[in-house]
Amino acid sequence: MIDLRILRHDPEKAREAQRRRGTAPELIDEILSADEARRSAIAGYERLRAEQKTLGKQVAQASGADQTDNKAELLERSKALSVEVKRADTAQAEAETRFQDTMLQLPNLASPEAPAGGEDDYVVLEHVGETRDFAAEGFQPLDHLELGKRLGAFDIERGVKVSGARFYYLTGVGAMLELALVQMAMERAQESGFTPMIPPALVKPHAMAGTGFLGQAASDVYHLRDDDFYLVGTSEVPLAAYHSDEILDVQTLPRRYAAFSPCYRKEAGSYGKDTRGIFRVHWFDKVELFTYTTVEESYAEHQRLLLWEKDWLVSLELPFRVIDTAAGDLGMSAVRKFDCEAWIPTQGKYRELTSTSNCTEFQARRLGVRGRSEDGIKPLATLNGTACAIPRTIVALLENHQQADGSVQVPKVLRPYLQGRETLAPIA
RNA sequence: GGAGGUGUCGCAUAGUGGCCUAGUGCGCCCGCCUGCUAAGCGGGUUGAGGGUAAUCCCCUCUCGCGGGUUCAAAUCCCGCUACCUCCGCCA
Repeated sequence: MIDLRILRHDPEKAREAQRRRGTAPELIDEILSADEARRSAIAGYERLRAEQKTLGKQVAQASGADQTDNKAELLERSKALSVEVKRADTAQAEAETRFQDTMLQLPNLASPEAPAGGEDDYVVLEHVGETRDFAAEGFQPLDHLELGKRLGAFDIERGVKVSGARFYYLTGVGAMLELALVQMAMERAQESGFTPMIPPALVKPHAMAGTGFLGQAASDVYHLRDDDFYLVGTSEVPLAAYHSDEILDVQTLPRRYAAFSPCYRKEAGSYGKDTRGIFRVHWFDKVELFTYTTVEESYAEHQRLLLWEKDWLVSLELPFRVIDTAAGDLGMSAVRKFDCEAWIPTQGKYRELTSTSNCTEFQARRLGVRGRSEDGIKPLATLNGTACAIPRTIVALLENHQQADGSVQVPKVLRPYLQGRETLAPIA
């Protein structure tokens, strides 16, 4: 949710932000007129209610005295007024609901620094690391699915048999690889001041809506209709809702959390895309970084999150690039987003491995996360970033570190988490 | 899943239809007094929304949440929710 005062005082700024995302600028004017209607309804209700309270006091006083006619008259007027108050209250509630409905449709105002346009209008900020020249090394690289089969790292066929398309089992060394990555990511996050968390992956509608996932992303979210629960697509959801309806002392900021959780995504609209292997799946595990801080501090924190993500990929010896995502490809909550994309040799492309977003006050306003300082009480900023999304990290590790004999080199930093193993060898 | 009990200001509690503009104690903040500290004295201390550009001021809402009864609800009725106790079930 956006600060209404920004919309009132500088509606053109908001319309411009909408245009940068490629979304309707008219929404701003709908919100402003709904707000007008809401405020006049509130004023009408409050005037009547104040009158009712005054009258009520007179009734109470009259009841002891012997001015019985006067009391009857007061009661008469009170009764009539009571009907009017009820009507005004209903009108006010309806106007409030209409206003909220339009307001909740508005995404966060895209940063002027975020490139305008859609998915393909990103700006590449830098390249890190060297991509390997397999031709020069004298062999044809295998893709992650083939490598995974030879290593016994995952089992797609049985995943599909049991759960359907886009499901898999991590097996043997694949399962151990997940635990190693999770353990390493958690330890590093903790060293950087993040509190380790294992949050619930099933949340109530309020948490889902508050994080902005029931807007443009709603079709990607699993919903348990019988119980009105949602399966989270990222632990950003339970982490953002963790401090909902709380007022935090700004002295205690930033509050940094690192959560390990499963993630569930319908991947609606991606039919036929990345159908091979475990690159795009309906369920995966992930370690996610999350920060609560002030809006003023959020921009620097966003850079720090990006730096942590880069350091992580560097330590895994993966070649990657960093992109500044275009406004149209931002989530509803974000003002700006940076993705780290690792090189996938057999695809000849850079693919998203991590992503970090600054949501400024957007989620905090919806979830009631506020900070208390000497200046008063204000919504905080929330930021999120990927520490490690397991399947995609496994894909990148297998493909980039494969050897001519079908084995895979383990990056040095990861070896202590894999019983010191230096290579993963084919099992058959 | 079943039965019973409890939810009032940061904490503890008072409040059984109008005198509640929710009292009191503790804690906290400001001031006075004071070699220092404590005590004592005085004042302040939920949050949201509206009038406003506004931290002054005025108004409305807020006693777990949502409805209802009533001229009038912290108070009466209904539903929900959280917690506590017991029973059942389960990893």
